[in-house]
Amino acid sequence: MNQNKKYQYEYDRPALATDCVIFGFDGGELKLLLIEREKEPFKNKWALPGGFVFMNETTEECAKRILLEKAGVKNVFVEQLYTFSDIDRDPRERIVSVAYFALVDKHQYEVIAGRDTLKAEWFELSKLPKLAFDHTKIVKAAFQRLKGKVSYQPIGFELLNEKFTLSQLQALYESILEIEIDKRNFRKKILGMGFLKALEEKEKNVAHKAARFYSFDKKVYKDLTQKGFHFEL
Amino acid sequence: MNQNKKYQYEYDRPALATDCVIFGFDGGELKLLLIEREKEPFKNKWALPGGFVFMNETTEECAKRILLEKAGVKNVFVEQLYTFSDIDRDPRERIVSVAYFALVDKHQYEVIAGRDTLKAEWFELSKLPKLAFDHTKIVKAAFQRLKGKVSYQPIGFELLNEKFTLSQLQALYESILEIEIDKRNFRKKILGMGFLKALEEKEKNVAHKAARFYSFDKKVYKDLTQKGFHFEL
DNA sequence: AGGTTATAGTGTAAAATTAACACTAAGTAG
DNA sequence: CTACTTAGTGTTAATTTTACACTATAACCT
Repeated sequence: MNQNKKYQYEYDRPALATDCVIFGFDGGELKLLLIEREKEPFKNKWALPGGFVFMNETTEECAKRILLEKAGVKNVFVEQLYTFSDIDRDPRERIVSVAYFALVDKHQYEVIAGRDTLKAEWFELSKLPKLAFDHTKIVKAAFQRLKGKVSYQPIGFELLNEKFTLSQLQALYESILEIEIDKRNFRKKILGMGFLKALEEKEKNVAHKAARFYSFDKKVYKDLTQKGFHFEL
Repeated sequence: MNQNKKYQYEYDRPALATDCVIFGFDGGELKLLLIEREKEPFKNKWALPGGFVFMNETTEECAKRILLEKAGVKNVFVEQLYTFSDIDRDPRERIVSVAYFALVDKHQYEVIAGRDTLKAEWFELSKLPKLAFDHTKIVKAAFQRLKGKVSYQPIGFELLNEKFTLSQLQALYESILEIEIDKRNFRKKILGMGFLKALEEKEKNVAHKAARFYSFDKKVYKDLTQKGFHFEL
């Protein structure tokens, strides 16, 4: 794009882009998928995958395209986060960015990631490198949103395998909410909601009693909400 | 601006604008401030005040400028709502709009409104006229946000006079949440939080027992939150 | 002046929810 | 077969929420 010229003389409107915060979870801490920038500015720095919005796509379509093209992620939960418009947030020119966040099942993703040419890597949320642009600010906002939302919308399941154990689910909530939860109370509450389907299958090759798998029953959940049920952890 | 030509041949990026949803309350139903469009498209239709984002302002600064220039509103609570980017949301050209919502003390505002040249009018939320563009969609999103937020952030006070009675406050919550609230339980709970300052002053010229005024004590509220207190109605 | 009308203001008891807490079961590794 | 590790399960006390009805006071009306 226009390298050195002052943007004011080239355009009378800001450029529009999207950036994507991609969350993953593998049992320990919450993780973020970052890509290494290949170009200036911030060449070789870690950044959120992002790109310009085309004239024939909505910002959400753009975010999904970026997710696929730059991170190899598709068919995942995506939600608009916030629009960042600080005037100097990009040193090249005025760029307004509509940020999105995505929740991916990290295990399923490993497969897809191999096909990707860009250098992409998972980082623990508490051990992020310095990020390009205002991306640290965007990540913070995304985590706040996730933390705030996870208690009253069943979006946590998006981060887990289709089959998961209650301990995994609990660990996820503990990780996002940054609190400890009582095991018995947690199970009582979440099972009491009625949308978790107990499967026959159990864990294998674990050096302890194998835990039962559960799955999130979207149909039942939808029925419940239509009857006025309101998810709340 | 470019009237009839296809935008694709003029620009390679969407135009960026903001639209503002302005809420007010005067004891009955929640109200919305709309302005009548003076130009095509949607000439003489009611619409949210909006306008293009300049190169030297953030979208929030733009929203505040629009609020002042088009609605005569200043120094009010403003929060980013959502960014609307449907490709055909504006018939002229591709315009992405970052929507904001504002909460104003309607009584204080009456004074300011007189200075305004544009035709502006308050409408009850349930009796809105057909709006220009996708503004009905924006209004719905704004109300949803307000409804969701009012229970865990003390933003309701922004819609009331500095001095208010508990009945006014309750009516506001009932109006936003679209539920009935028990008077005694409401007062117990809200007073129990400790950030409402009881004033000496009472209502005047009411044909019944005069109610005591209260005010929202921001200092106390801030202290409380820093001590881990979490507002929740 | 006295009665009417309208809203302010107040407490208690039952029900529901949340929080605290410890042991047995089962699978793998050695 | 023993040790280790995590799964899985109920009860009780504390707290929070809900339901509910009467007296007080200011203006208005006659």
